[in-house]
Amino acid sequence: MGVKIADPLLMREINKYHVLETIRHHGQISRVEISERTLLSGTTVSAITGALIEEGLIQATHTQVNGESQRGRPRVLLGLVPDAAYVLGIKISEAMTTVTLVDFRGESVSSVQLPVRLARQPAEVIADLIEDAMDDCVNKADIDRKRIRGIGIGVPGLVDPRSGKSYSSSVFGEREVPITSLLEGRTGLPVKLEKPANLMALAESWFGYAQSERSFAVVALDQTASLGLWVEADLHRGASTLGPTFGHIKVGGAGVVCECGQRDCLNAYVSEAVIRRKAADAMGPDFLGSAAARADLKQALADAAVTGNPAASALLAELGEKLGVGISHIINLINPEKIIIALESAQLGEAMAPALRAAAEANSFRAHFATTELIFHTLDDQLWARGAAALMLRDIYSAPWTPAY
Amino acid sequence: MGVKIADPLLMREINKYHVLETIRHHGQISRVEISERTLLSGTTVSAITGALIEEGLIQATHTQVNGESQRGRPRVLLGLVPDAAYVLGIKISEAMTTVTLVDFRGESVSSVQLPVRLARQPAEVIADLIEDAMDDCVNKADIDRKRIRGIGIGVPGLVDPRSGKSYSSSVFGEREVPITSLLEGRTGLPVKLEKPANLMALAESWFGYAQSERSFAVVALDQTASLGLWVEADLHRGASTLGPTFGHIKVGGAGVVCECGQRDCLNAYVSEAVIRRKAADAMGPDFLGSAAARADLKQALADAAVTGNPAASALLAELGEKLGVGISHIINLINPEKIIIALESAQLGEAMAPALRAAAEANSFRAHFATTELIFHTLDDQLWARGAAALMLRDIYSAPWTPAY
DNA sequence: GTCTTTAATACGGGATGCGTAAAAAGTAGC
DNA sequence: GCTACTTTTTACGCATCCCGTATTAAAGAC
Repeated sequence: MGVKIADPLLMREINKYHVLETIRHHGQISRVEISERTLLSGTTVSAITGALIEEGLIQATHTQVNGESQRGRPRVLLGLVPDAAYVLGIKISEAMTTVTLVDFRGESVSSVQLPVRLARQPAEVIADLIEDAMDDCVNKADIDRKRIRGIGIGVPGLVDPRSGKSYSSSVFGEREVPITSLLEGRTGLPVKLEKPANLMALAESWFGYAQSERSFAVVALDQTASLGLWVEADLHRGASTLGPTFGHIKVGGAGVVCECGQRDCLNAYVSEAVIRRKAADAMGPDFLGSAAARADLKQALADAAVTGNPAASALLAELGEKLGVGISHIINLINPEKIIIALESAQLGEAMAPALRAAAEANSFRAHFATTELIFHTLDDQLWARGAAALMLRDIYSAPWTPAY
Repeated sequence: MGVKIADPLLMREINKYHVLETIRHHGQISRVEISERTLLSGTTVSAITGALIEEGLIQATHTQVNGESQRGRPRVLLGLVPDAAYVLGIKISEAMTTVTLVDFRGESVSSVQLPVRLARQPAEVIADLIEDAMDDCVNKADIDRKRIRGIGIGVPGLVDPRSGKSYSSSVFGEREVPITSLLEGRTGLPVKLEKPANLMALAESWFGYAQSERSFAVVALDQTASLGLWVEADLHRGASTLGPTFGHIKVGGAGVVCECGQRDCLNAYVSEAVIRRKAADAMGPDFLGSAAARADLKQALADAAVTGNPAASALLAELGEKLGVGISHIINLINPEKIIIALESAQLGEAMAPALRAAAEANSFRAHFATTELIFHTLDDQLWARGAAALMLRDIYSAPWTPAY
């Protein structure tokens, strides 16, 4: 069915949602303009904004002289109340754990980064770590803890948002970690879990390049390649609720065996471990030991490529080519309006882009390639963490017409 | 946004839609049961069914003794009025053109099949052909022509539902044929165009194996391989509105060049032309000339395989394997609840299934493969044509909450 | 023929959105 | 500084919708 039975209360909720979304999107907006944009009558907009003010979600900020005429009663601009709610966004990865406190508008209030290398740690240890970081983050911001409404968290590896469990993640020692219930138990707050690529997708949809797209994809290249898919105005999770698999999609090639046992998986060409091995061969024995490569391998390769190292260029071009083949599958099957390739640095994008675009074009149907825009976006820890927060914010803004997930 | 602003009229329309859908789905159903299933109050259901009866869309059929008790006032069963509307569904393919007249319930009323081989015919000739077939079909049924509300049509090749044009289809001589406006001009009826796989998807969703799925895919193997994708309760058309490309997805292999110029496209292994060439090599020179092979090549191969011909078995197994690889991409990226493989015969399914399943499993991520069900469905001209009709019926039943496409 | 049971329909209450009219809140001009 | 004007915002009345309860309708049970 897709849509709930309608009754007057739902009607009001739907319109309230539209008004709140309009305000969120525009930051500061007058009642008249809300009315124009939503097509709701002025009367209704007044009633709804009145209720929202009552609830403490929005407030009158200042008045604005109207458009051109400069005459008549000035419009009162309405905006979200920043501290109507706070949400914590957490990003865990092998090299860095980031905690960000986000206000009701989605703006970052404070942030804590832990440059701790995690690999196969006991879940309890990581939970301790996160708990401390959250405390720091909240203390720094000096806000009322009661206003924190929940936690969104992104964990690398296989993640099931429905059960809230993380499976065989490289950061955890255990194979299966009920990360949400672990954190819920410690904090008493609702916790939502997603895979990083889905958080990126959420972030792009709320704050980034995809604010009004019906369908787009985010390809993230971190330890492995992963994919977040946004279809029909929502994350696509598929039948398993695990979200799309991108790292194990087949990209052709020499039949290289992936660690999953299958052949020619994308990850068999682009995962961090594989790149490390190839870099050792191609760049000489000293490269891996260099400070730059130890800090960020791909970044070091990109720097080398930019400064004219042919081996580094060739390696990154191969990376781009394999990613491009994988992306061609997305273009052929889904043909989203945009595919956002999230990378750690702009140099990396420059080094990979030509080969990636060429491979994508060479392997996808022309009409589809022409309508899907490829965008390179420097991956930003803050944005990512804000995506995690948006995961929880979504619940507060919840679209009322679809039955609960 | 995705959903319209709500007002009382929309509210009523939404609930009306739900009631009508419930009646359509159940065939015969009492007001009480509608109320239970939709969660609308009895009062509202009475009001809505009253209006629907007024409009002539539904009618009281007969009364039913209530559930167990056999006591009390019997329930009046409501059902769709079959001749509230009629729709024509047309399927054009190279070997056969089918026209089906479908009533408001989606039941086929009459059908005409033209076993005419079409290849690069002028559009006007085909339009003449179709017009005659439609006339025959309507005359056979002896209904009021004024009740025909529209035409849904499926044409092989590249098809743009938005512009209503067919591009480089094997049946048309011209590269670009504005098929909808051509037929609209001749009949004065609204015409909607889709690619066959999308019509199959629509048929499966309305009448077939996917009546309550949120997401599923239909893989059709006709002259070429094609794909219809159903995501979030609607056909997924993508940014180009052309729908997914399946025939040109890359499935690995020996680097065989496809007619599109790229390498290792699925079609380079499974299209009718390719199979014909391979069958000539593998089955000996007489095979292609045989009556069975001339009538239906793949069917002839399947028959041979079933009776123990190893060359035919091997050929079909290779077909299945390549399709399986293509399907693994669907599983990995979309992970729909079901993938329905529409084939021309059950024998063909038997001959290809093992290799197809094996290849799909070997190339897709385990958790995703486990949650996506593979179903073989014998492709049925009638069902296909009913799908074409459903394309138009959808408009009559139109879901009111989404803005017009 | 009356009683019991269940289905379907009026009726009143509550909530919503819309259009119009009135009030509010500024600017422009003198 | 006051008045006229313009535009925003709110108040009021009306129409529509859904829901819960009471009432009527239509059967079988006795």
